Amino acid sequence: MEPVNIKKLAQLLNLSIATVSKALRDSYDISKETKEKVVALANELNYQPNPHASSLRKHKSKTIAVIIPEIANNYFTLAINGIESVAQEKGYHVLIYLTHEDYKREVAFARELFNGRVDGALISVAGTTTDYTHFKNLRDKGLPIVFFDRVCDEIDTLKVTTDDFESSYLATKHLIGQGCKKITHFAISSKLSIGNKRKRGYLQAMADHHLPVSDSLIVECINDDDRDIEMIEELFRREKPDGIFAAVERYAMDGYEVCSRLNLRIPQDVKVLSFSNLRIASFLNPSLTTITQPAFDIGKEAAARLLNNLEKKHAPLANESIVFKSSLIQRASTSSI
Amino acid sequence: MEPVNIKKLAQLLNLSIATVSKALRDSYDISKETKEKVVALANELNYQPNPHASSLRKHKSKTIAVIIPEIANNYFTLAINGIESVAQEKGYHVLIYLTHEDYKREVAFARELFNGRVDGALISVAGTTTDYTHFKNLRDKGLPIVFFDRVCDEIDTLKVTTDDFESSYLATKHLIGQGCKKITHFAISSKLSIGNKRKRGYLQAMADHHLPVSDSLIVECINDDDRDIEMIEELFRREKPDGIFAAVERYAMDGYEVCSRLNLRIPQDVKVLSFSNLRIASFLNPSLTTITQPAFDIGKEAAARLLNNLEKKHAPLANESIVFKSSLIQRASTSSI
DNA sequence: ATGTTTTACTCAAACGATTGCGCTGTAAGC
DNA sequence: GCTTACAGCGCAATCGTTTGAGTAAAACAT
Repeated sequence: MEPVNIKKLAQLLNLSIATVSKALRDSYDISKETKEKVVALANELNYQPNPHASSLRKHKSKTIAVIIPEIANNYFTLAINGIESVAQEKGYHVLIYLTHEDYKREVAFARELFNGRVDGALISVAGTTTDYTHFKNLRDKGLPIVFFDRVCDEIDTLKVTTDDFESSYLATKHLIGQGCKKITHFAISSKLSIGNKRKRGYLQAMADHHLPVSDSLIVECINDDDRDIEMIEELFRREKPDGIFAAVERYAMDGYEVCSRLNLRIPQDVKVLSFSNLRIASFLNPSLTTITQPAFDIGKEAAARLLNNLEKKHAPLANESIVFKSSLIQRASTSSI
Repeated sequence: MEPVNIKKLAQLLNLSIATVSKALRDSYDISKETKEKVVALANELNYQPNPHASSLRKHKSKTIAVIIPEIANNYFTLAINGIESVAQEKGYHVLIYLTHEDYKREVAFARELFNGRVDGALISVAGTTTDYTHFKNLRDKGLPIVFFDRVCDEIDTLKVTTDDFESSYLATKHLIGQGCKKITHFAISSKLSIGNKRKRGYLQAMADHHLPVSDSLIVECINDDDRDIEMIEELFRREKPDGIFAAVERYAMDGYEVCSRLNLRIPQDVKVLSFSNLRIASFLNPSLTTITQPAFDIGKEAAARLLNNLEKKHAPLANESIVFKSSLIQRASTSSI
């Protein structure tokens, strides 16, 4: 309970507070002997500098914020793993904020970050967000931001994504190649650039193969399983599609559920392909053909870039896009016959 | 970039810093009119108090740490969801630390928490941890700790768990009821109290049903898929079991993998049951019978208790155990025939 | 011997907010 | 008309650390 702070160290060593501080920070104008004595005692007493005092003084918190829509999601989980691994390595602390796809919470979080609690932020935008001034404000205040996965194109900063258009195109093409004629798309919010890209990839592939598309073939899911399943079921009764291209894993599972309810066989009656980072996609019944993103690497890269920028703070983060390639892994859910 | 701090507010309002501070904190000796003016300007300028300054002064950080072994795990993901929900509600911030089951990192994290960065911690112990002095030190320094899931019995504080012994007993009994005679157990570190309880539940059920058990039927997995699968495969070749009781989901999936490699059919040749919080356990091939824990509620309860204790700090957290009930959900992986 | 540099410290002012105490002026009490 | 009370606000210390500027002594140069 008794505080072991720099003052106490100074007292015990008969040195000034300044000397102790400089010794610990390995300043060049403290003698080697003094440094050793100071460090020895600090270790002995398990001295840990008070982060608030030092953050206050230095205007650096050695902390970053991660703002994401949800955490019960393999993609974000893997990304956090990547983020945490580089944070840990570089001695940074990671604060987690979950928006639950809610714009209001996102705004509230952004406001909180104005005050120096964190040195930078890694953000994946909420599905209900349409206005980006809360992020713009952060940016204007000079807080380094890196967007990943669900990026915000309107803000000039680093973005780390996957080749969403290309892989969606590829995915749709794969379904078509397996014999699908009427493919539905379970989309994420078209307000999100990532949602748009995935949808456009799908639309383009359909068009290129002269397959008709219409809005009635697209469900914009909302991350509420009950309601999503309802909408999907309705679409199935109405359109009787023979293929599903899901923009996220969760919706693919909703698709499985609906097929099961409607007694449709996968892949005989309906083929399913989804963006997914589920480690056990191969153990699903049937095993799920996926577009898998290098989520861990994405998180790692985003964090590494951010921290790198924080260390040598000169330039603000460039308005650059880093694009990772995702890969199509074919499994039973899209096999022909 | 220009800092909008309490000083600037004071200047603009022609008031002293003290008055502004007190007005914002709704102190009783500031007039209503002044308060209103202060609050109005603060909102207009989007003033956010510097958390480091106030933490330094108040010795409170409004931040808690969550130390867990891993995050790519549905249990912990759900628990974090629960934790974050109450933290958000009560205005707390959540720092995440992943030990990756590594004792050394756990010790390092614990040391970091000595310095007031956080007001309290929620901990789930790493599998390789055998010595608990790093946590004892925290406790002795007066830092409130709540253990959840993988608790540390040797430390007097609040623990939130599930009825591990009972549900393991039940699980094993279920397998036996479905016709299994030779059940293997994929265990987590026996150094963990939770590992022990699950193992004991299994052993007790086997004993009560007069089935022989031996160490050769138990694999203590280590969270490294390749090596775990190797060990499991070896056990299968050696023992030819007809049932698997996995202490965590991941090992069950390793079991699926091994069965697939050895051309063993589930559930005809081998029945599988596992602790798991996989939302889509029912879509596995075959669907997996699970013991499912109320992970979200566990996280929520643990966090609520911790924060509650932080608010009215008088008494240290009682050495109490809160036990949640988990439920057995029967699916195809254990069906007879 | 005097002047200059180097070495190894210490001083004290920040950083931004909080808070006990004290000061002022007005209103109430007698 | 005097004291007393109290509302409303400011002063200044404090939290623990960092850091530029200052200083005294030792080392070196002239």
